[in-house]
Amino acid sequence: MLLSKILLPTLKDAPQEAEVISHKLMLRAGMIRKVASGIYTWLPMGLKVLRKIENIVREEMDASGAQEVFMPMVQPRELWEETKRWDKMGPELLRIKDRHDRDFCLGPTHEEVITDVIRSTVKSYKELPLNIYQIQTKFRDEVRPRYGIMRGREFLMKDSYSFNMDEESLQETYLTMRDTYKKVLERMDLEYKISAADSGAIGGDSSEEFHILADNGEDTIAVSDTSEFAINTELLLKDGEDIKSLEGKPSPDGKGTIQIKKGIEVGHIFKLGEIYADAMKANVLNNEGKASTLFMGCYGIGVSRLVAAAIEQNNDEKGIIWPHSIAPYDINIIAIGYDKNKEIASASNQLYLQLKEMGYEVLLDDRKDGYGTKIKDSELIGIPLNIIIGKQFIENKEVELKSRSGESSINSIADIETILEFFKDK
RNA sequence: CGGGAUGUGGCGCAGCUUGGUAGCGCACUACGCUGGGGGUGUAGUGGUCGUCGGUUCAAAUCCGACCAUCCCGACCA
Repeated sequence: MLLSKILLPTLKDAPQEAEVISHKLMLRAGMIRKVASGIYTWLPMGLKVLRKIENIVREEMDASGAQEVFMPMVQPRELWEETKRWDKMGPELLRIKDRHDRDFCLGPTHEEVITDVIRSTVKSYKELPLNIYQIQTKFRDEVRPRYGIMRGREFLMKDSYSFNMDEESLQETYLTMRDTYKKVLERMDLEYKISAADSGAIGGDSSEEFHILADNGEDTIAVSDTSEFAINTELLLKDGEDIKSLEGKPSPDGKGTIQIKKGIEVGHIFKLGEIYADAMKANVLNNEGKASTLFMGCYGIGVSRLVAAAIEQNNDEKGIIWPHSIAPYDINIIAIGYDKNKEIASASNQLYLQLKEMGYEVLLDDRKDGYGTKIKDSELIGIPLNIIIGKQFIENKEVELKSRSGESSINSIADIETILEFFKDK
């Protein structure tokens, strides 16, 4: 992609409305624009990252044996009446009417819809277990949207629902999902914790949250300083106790002492058991030919929230430092004097095509700006590798390689091998 | 919903106390110089000062209502 063509409105100053670093940087890097409180348009650079994360999630879900579907965002009241949630849920459930005055809501989650699909299509235990997922826009009319994309009202989420014959099978799927989420976060190079959690409005037996560790996190978790153990502090506090008092106490798992960390909840997995299947009469025939209520699990991961969380964990005073697996582009070719110097222009064009042919996603900064402007933009949007073609190219056919993380070297432009070295261990 | 704050060109801000018809930096347009850390010269474009109403000869400025946005709290996969 040519920088002169892309819609990339970078900003020197962050708009006043932005408070946390990820919000500021997403606005400054031209990734998003606000449409209304908690509702955003994703611009090309932001969408690139969103899609990268979405694809990692999709690949790992597919690898786990889950199957992708796509459910509607608009859902009829009747389904929500079945589980009593039409009345139970507050104004965060955005209710709307169609032209015939029939009630609908914008889906904040999809247990009702998927359970309706499964009960009408699956009749025998032989078809189970099933794990069905979708990657879709959710709407929750949050009391207070904040921190930009981090807590929006409209957001992109991967949600999956498993249907199992019994508790043991559910446990198996649950652990598979737990493992899948670990793989997703590891591929994104994010530091995270899995903590025991309250199952909240979704209900069910037990649940665990996946937290990205970051100072701006909205959740407070207690982690052991010596073991893997972590727990949401909500579950640890007795009445009247404050969070500070937990620090230094013995960890509930008996290993080490408690440390308090801030985390961004990006994933939540639940064992729902029979509650939804029971309410909606979702049964199949078991091997004795008798109706048997399904056991369900549900597993959510916030795709758009992961974009913000990744930035919270990977930035410096210059801008974003994308983990390579989710960077919008791999390489930025900074051509100094592209519009004036034919040698530079043709060498840049050639390198650009060559790298693209090799399968890299490449930007070419062909704009009529100086080096300062170009490198500042590149550092702001966090491209992992810059290849600078300028004076040294004219003098002796050399380019500078400069990574976002700090390393740099001078190489012959013919030495593509060295350029690619950079990506070897990524 | 309770508490706090903000709203002046795309972004950051000044002007408001003490009313007199809108300004600065960046960005943007044209041309030139420059071309390895947001360079520079000249000439330009762009704003019903959040909205509506009131006071006044006159309102960005004073008064009222409303709207929007942000922060803290309560709430929340």
